[in-house]
Amino acid sequence: MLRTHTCGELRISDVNKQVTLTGWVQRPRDKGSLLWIDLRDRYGVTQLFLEEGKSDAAVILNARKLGREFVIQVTGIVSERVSKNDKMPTGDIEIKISSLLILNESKTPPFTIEDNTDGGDDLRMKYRYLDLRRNPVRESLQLRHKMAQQTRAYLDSQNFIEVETPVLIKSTPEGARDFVVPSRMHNGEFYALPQSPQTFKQLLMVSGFDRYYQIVKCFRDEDLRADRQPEFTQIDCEMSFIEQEDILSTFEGLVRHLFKNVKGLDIPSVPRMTYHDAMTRYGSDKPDTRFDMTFVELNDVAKGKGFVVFDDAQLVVGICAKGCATYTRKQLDELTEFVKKPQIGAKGLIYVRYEAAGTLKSSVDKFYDEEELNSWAKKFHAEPGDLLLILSGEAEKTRKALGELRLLIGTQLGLRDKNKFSPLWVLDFPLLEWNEETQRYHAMHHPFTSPKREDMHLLETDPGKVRANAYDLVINGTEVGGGSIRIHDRPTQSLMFTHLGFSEEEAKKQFGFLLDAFEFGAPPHGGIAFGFDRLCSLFGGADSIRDFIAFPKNNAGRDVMIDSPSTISQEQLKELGIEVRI
RNA sequence: GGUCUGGUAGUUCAGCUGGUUAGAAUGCCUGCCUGUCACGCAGGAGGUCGCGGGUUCGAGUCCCGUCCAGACCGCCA
Repeated sequence: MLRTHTCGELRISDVNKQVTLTGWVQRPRDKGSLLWIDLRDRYGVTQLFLEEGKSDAAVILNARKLGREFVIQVTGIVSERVSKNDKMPTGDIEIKISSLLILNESKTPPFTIEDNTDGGDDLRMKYRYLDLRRNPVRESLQLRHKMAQQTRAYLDSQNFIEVETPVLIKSTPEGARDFVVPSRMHNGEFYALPQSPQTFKQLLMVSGFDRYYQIVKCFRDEDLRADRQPEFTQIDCEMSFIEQEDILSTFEGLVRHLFKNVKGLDIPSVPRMTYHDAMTRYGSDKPDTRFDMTFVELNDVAKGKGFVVFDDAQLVVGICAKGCATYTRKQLDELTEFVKKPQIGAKGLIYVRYEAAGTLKSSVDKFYDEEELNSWAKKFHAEPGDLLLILSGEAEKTRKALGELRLLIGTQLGLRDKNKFSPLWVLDFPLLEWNEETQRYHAMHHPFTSPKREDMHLLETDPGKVRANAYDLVINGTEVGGGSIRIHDRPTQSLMFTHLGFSEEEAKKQFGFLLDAFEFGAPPHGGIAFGFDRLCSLFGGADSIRDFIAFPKNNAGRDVMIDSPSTISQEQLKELGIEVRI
C-alpha cells in the first residue's frame, strides 16, 4: 500500500501519529514562510503543512513545484492546527510533512475541480474523467451504487433471482428502433441489442424461475432528451402465479424500501389512479401529484352563450391558480404565449380574475356576466385572489395543453419541491393506440400485454377502447416504471399479433419461440421494469440523468470523450461483408 | 424531421440602435507575504469574436449558409 490512511479519515484523536497519504493536489497555498497543500482523494481533503526553517528545505523546494492535480505521496506527523476549520471534517488537524514524492505530474486542468466548477457541459464531457473527480458527480454515482445495492437487497429478500439475459439478440419490428450489430460469421445477418429483456424474462417464467430480476442495460436507437440516453439501465422484474395486485404491492415495497434505506424517508402507501382519471384531471398519463390544481370542465356553463370559440369547442376546461389574481397583463400575455407555442398548441388562453374584493374580471366579459362567471368560480371552488385559466378545443389536445400550463403554474408557485416525493400508480392503460403514420393500431405498452377480460369483446368493434392490465409508477410527474400482466397462452397471443397487423408467418418468424413456449405450460405471469437512471436522478434531485451515468452520451448520441460513433477500417467492413455508401 | 437558445481570453461570461486599441472575473506566469483554507497584495502574458459567404466607408454586432452544444416537439413496443 502506498498509503496508511485516506484523506478523509484523520481526526484530532490521531495527533502525533506518523502517516503516509496519497492523493491529488487540490490547491497549494504558499504564504512565503508557511506553505499549505490541500490533498484530495475520494474520501475527503486533508491539509498538509510546511514551515520555512522547521520543515526539510528540500521538501519545501519540491512542494513549490506542485501544481493543481499533481499526484503525490507524503509522509508526516498528524498535528493539531493552530487555526482550525470547522467547515471540513479533517479541519482540526494537518500533516507536518517530512517527505514528499511526486507520483505523477499533471497539466493544468481545463476547468477547476471544484463543486461549483467553471467548466461548461461540453468541456466536462470531453474530460469526463476529471469531471468525475468533483464531489457532486462522484456523489451521484455513489447514490446510484447505493440504489443498486438496496434494490438487490430487497428483491433478494423477496426470493427474486438475478439472471443475465443475452445482449446480442434479434431485431424486432415493433417499438423503438434497434441498434444492430453485423455478424462476421454470417455476412448479411445482424444481431440487435435488446430494447428490454422482455421475451427472455417471460421465457424464464415458462422455465419456472418464478421471480426474476436483473439490473440490465437496454438500448434504443431513438432521439435523446435530458432524461433519455441511447443505452440506459432498467431494473427488470417478472413474477409468476400472481395478479396485478401482487405486482403493485411487491414493487410498492421496493419503492418504499429505497426511500427508507437510501433517503431515510418513510413514504405512505402509494395512491392509485386510472389512466382515464389521470388524463381528465391532469391532462397527462404521468401527473405530478405534488400539487392539486386539477382540471374543471366547463362545457355545461360556458357553452351556448354566444362566445363562438367555446361554442365550437369539444371541450372547455380550466385550472384554478391559487392567489394569482394579481398577475399582471404582462404575466398573462406570457402565459398565453406559452400555451400558443407550437409544442403546446393551444389557440389562446381565457382568464378570469377573482379579485380580492370579490369581483370577477375576465377576458370574455363581453359574453359572460358576473353571475355566470360566479358560477364558474364555484365549480373551481375558487376564492377571492385566485385566477382561473381556461383553454378550449379538441378534447385530448386541450387537456394536454392545459396539463403543460398546470406544470408551468406549479413551477411558478414553487409547488414542485425537489425534496418532496409523490409516487402514484397509474392503472388501466389502453391496450392499443392509433398511429397516424402507419395507419394502424400499435401496442401502447408492448404486444405481450394482456387485455382486460371484460374489454375483450371490444377488440373487434372499438380496439382503442380496450383497456390493458398495464400500470405505470409515476413519481413527481416522471414515469419511473411500467409493466403489465402478460398474455400466457398461444391463442390470445396470436390474436394480439393479428390485431397489431402481423400475418401468421410474420408472428411465427419474429416470436415463434415465445408462441411455442406458451404451448409448454406457461404459467400466468406479469412484471415491471424501472428506469434505473431516472430513478437515481429523481432521488438525487436532478433534472438530467447524465450525472448519474459515469460516461454518458451527448444530445446527439455522441460520446465526445472517446469520439464515438466512429468509422471502422476497410478490413473490418470487408470481413463483415458491409459496404458503406454516404 | 422540426422549433427555440447559445458559440467572444485556458474557463465562465459582458460587449447597447454597426463606429477609436474587444472588456470583467477566474485560471496561468513572476514577485512579496508567519496560520491560510474561495488566502491576500503588486505586476505580467493570454483573442482567427465557431467556420464560410454577403450587405456596408466600416461587422463580435445585420443577413444567408454551415458546424458544434443545450432544451423541447415528433419519435421513445
